Amino acid sequence: MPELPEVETIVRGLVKQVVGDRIESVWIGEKKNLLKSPAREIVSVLEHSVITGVRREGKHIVFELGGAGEWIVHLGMTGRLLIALKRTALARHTHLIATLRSRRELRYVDPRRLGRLSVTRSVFAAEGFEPLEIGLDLFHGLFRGRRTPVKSALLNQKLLRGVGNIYADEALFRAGIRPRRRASRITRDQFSRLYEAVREVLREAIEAGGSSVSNYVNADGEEGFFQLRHRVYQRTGDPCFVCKSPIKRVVLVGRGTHYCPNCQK
DNA sequence: ATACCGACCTGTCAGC
DNA sequence: TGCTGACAGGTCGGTA
Repeated sequence: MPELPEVETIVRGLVKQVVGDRIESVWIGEKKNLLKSPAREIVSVLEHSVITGVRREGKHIVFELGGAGEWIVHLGMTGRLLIALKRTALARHTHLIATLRSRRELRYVDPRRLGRLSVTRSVFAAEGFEPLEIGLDLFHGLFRGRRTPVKSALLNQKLLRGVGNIYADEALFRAGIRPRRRASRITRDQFSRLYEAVREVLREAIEAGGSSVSNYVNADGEEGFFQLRHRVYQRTGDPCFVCKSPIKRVVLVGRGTHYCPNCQK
């Protein structure tokens, strides 16, 4: 599900809701494929610790737990973090419940179980660079010379972190570059347009609260509305907003990929 | 180094 | 109504 703007929106909500609260107890469900750390380790790091901060690293949500360590949540495609009153009925596919001192619960729900939960006793750091913090030269240096299709490079979290399928397609449209174009064949000028496009699309999406494509909601249960501003993503066959050509869909790196065959070269 | 594919999972929707 | 197949915001590991 969520890419950088959705995760950023969720984190902002969590900061308001849970920072300063304390985790009293933790319940973990039967399905263990979500867990990247052993269940008992997750429980031991989380229980009795105070949430001193929540931050985003790429698509990871990081709960800072004072001296105890950090709890790292990756939402995969369908993961959600919900804040609920104790009495509220459990959603199907609830895999973890952290009971807070405020008598609320922080619940992890994930139907497809492609998300990942882990803890560290130190400080978590994701690979790759934050697109909103990186400069043009470094951005250019990351991609220049790679023979891979530019969209694959954008999706590679070891280079840039936080860009996923929606924002890769949207940024490439804005930059006028075909997704399959090899990074090594993109000019410096085009890179600079792509750099601006990535940042612009991410900033606009954050401002819109993310894209709610199927069931994404933020920490307060509200939908984002950036999906209304998608120019190519899931608009297969619809007219391009610029030139009216039908938007094409192909499969690239196993992902549905949308572009305007006329505007993108 | 890179690319392609399947695996990991469930849910939804279109088409027959 | 019910079945099947395609597809979905992500990532990893194997193989060529």
